[in-house]
Amino acid sequence: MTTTIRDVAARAGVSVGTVSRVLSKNDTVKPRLREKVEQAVRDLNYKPNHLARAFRMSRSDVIGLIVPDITNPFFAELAKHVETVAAARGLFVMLANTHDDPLYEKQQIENLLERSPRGILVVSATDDQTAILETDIPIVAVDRQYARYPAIATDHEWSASLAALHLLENGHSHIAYIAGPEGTAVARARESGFRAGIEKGQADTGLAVRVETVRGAFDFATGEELGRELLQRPVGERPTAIATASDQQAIGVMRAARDLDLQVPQDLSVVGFDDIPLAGLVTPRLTTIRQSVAALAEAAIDAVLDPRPAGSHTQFPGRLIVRGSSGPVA
Amino acid sequence: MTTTIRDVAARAGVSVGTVSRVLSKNDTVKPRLREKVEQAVRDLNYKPNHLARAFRMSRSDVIGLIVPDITNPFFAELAKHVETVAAARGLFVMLANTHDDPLYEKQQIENLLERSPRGILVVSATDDQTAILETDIPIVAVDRQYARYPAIATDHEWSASLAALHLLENGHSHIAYIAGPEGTAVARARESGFRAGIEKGQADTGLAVRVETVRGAFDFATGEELGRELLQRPVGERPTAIATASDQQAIGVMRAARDLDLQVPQDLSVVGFDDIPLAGLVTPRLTTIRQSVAALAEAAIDAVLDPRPAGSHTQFPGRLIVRGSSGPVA
DNA sequence: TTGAAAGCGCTAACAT
DNA sequence: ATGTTAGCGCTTTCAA
Repeated sequence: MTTTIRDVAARAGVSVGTVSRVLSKNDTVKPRLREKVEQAVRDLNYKPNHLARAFRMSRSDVIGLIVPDITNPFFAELAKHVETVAAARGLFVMLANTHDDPLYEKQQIENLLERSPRGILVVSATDDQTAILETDIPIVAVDRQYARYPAIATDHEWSASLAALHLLENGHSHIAYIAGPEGTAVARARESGFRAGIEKGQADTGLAVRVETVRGAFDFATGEELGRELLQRPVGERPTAIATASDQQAIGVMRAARDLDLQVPQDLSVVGFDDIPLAGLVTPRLTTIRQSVAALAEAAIDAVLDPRPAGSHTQFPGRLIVRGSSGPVA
Repeated sequence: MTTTIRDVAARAGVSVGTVSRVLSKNDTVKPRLREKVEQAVRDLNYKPNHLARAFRMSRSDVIGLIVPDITNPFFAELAKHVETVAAARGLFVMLANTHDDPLYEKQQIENLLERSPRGILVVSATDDQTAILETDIPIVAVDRQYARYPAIATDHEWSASLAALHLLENGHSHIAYIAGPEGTAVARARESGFRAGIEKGQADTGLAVRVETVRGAFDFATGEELGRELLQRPVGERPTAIATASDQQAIGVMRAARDLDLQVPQDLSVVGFDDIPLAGLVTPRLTTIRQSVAALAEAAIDAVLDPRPAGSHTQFPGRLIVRGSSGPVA
């Protein structure tokens, strides 16, 4: 049979209670006994039964991570950091994809909840505000709000304004913004932040700036398509800069520009959002807003371990990463 | 309190044993009683305690997935499919990264093992053959061998030969191959498969083909660097085609080619391996070998659920995906 | 076919 | 400070 706490107790000549105490280390056991127990553990190569412990304490050392799609580089990056931070805290990560389906998302959360995890991190695919589940397992929203759960997110609004300011500083006065889907709060926040940045910049400099906004999915194809429409126009009509709600869109725009024989950044400046790994690999490298994923991950796990009140909010600023895709207006 | 099986039993007027039997559905309970129990479950909104069940049966419904780095698009893709298949089987996935560190990998496997998962899938970062852990929890190697555990993998060798044949068919007679790190079995298999393909092609056509092999990491930077060295040479000396051990290397090569003002595929054909999402997004799109990740994931989970003998091997063929980066020799 | 009862390995009162 | 003991909720003998 597997060796249990009883065997250790017998070997060490102490009671199971004592063994349990030294194993969960938080208690007061005389060094003398502690030493004997530790020796017995070594002798027997005792491994605690986590299943039993979790059952008894009705609380496991697992935290759930729910993302729309792990193949999205941003979520993969997040998952990596979450996993790293979790490991440092002695926690394991259970991963679930929702495939951007609100119903499936809810289902997954419930499935996870039934397994009594220590907490759940959810990057929600939905704007549904009614999703409060009845449980005392801490749930925290990451990267965007989810119902009224405490949220750990990038300050999308403020961060997006950085892109606007950067373009203004480079003298652009005809700018297009490719927004994300209207249905998502993240897209709306980035868009309104971008506009706010423009307005602030205008107020500061007194310059008149023309901004036009188009909208579509966060993906590459959307960027390419909307980018082409914007860039096909004759020179005077054409924006000299395009900012987007995602790097993927921005990279799509760059492709459209190349197809139309426009030089980036000479003929067109492009600014993305997220700083996915690919952003540093395209030619020219993409200027973008980097989210501090490591900070998000750490804060999210801490929020699980040390629960926050509903409706609480922690925001992290994004950072402008200037690379080759943006520059002064020609 | 939470409602337990006892409450259900009381409500249904049966014993806990009976309730347990209908819940685990595999047993023979008279329809009459079964119905009463099911009604009681509904009335009470009873949710089974998975922790208790797992403890009692010393076996959970979790399967571990260990990958070198989830931000690698190939592993992310794999994780997604594994998660999907697992969900369909009522399993959850616990994710762990090893950061390509063999020691940490072993540690993670042991940590996972202590949690009594249903099984473990490992994409190993090491060639270490000595890693047989003592456990009766099924461990299966995915995408590459790991010790003597049953393996589910792409037939890297055969698949790589497809790239060679494709280039030969396009008339290339001076080809460079960028291999992966010598220390990894995957890299070696792809390389030897490529060479075998060349030899086979030569034998079939009677053509003499010059192949030179260089070697480096699987990453983008390596491809760019080695690609540049190969392509800087004067026209006669320069290969007309480069095949690589990874898409990332291939994309690096394409960048180097662009920097040197070489046209792909007119001046240079490029073939990668893996078919990561990015392969379809670069310009021109990358010809590559696609692994059947969905098949791998499904087979791997089935191998966990229905254990195979040590040393067993299941291989899936890769598929040549011809896109814009390769063509007839100029 | 069903009920009764014995634990799985651990933690946390409660005693001492 | 340490030992004793009663379960946590479930599955699974063993009887009936």
